[in-house]
Amino acid sequence: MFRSSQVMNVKTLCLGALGLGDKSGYDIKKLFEAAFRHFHSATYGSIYPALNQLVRDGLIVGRIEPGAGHPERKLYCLTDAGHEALERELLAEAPTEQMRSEFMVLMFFAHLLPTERLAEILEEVRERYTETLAYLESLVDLPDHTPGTRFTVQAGIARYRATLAFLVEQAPELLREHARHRQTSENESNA
Amino acid sequence: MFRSSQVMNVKTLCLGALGLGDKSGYDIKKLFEAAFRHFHSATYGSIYPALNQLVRDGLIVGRIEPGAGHPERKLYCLTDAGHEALERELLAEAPTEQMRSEFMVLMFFAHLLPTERLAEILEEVRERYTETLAYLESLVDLPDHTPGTRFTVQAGIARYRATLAFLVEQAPELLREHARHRQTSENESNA
DNA sequence: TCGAACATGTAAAAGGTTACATGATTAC
DNA sequence: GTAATCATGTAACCTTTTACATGTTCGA
Repeated sequence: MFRSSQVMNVKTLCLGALGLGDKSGYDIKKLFEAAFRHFHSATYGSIYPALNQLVRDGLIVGRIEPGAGHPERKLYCLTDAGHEALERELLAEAPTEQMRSEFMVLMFFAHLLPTERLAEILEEVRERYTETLAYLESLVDLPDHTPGTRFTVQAGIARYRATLAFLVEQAPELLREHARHRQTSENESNA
Repeated sequence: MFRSSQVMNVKTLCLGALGLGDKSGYDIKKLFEAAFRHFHSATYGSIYPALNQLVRDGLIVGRIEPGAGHPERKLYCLTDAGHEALERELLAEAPTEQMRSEFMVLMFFAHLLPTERLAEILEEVRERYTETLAYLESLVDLPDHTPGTRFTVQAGIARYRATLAFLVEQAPELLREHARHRQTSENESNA
């Protein structure tokens, strides 16, 4: 059947995407890239095998759509069993939340960086957050939103805004403290 | 040498933790559990093999500390090569940020859930966020913080606060919209 | 004496990324 | 004709989780 340890694996992602309507593997990739890249991502290397696996499991069926203005594509559609499996997945225990962040890991080790490099990184991240925020804001008023998809975009905006505000506000303090801390450590190791 | 595709893998995590001072594998796990669980996590099953790998690569050395009030443990210490490797890792390109969130993936597919279940999930997540926030707030004034570690805790607080505020504010609206959307879809499929 | 926390590890399986391989169609 | 985008896939590799295995020390 369909049981896996990680709640939100590519298979579930594909089932969910097909729950929004029939799609090709390419469509699924594009959907997440467009509407969801701030929270999750998946590559073709995992999407296509996942779809074939789901076909073997009888949870989806594929049909070939001949090319008209584009190469021929395979459109997938949930079966009854697929609908049930998806519902089971989504009704299962609410996912335990963890805001994995590579940037924060780096900041955890900030004392190992030179202050100038830290300043550069903070600036780079600030720029990237600003871009992402602008992109997310452009997404809010798109049609085709379900209440849930709009919610995720707005939640992304709230989260990026807060992180950005924190960054702008706290970066100078961090840099000051960092410089002082590095100085102190240096003196200690020279003593 | 030491090159890997993912920037923040367990090996780098271990190197970074040892950059804060000599530690056992157990210590490393506890450190991240205590100070960082909102942003990252690692299990013994990856930490111990990573440490042994790092020893083989000459980036750390281990010594056995005989048990005194506890079982005997292996303390690891960065070598010069280890220090260099860690610095190289941290100085490399700033990590591209993605706020992976299982909860948000679930919300993306919210229209496939019954409204009551959605309400339950929102409430569960709200409770868990509240707990995490309280925990993070208890961490701010701990001693042993470097400017970087304090920054990550405060950033966590900022992010959880914003997400929580968004959740409390937007949940009723989401539930209302969700119920309406489900109704509409049902009518459409009956038509 | 028994459970909780301390402490280290291995092996199998799961899950995903990266690189490679291929080909169609459109716009310049 | 050629670059970009559309479109599908495989295989090797990498990393991590899960489950198992083992033993110590302390406090109730």
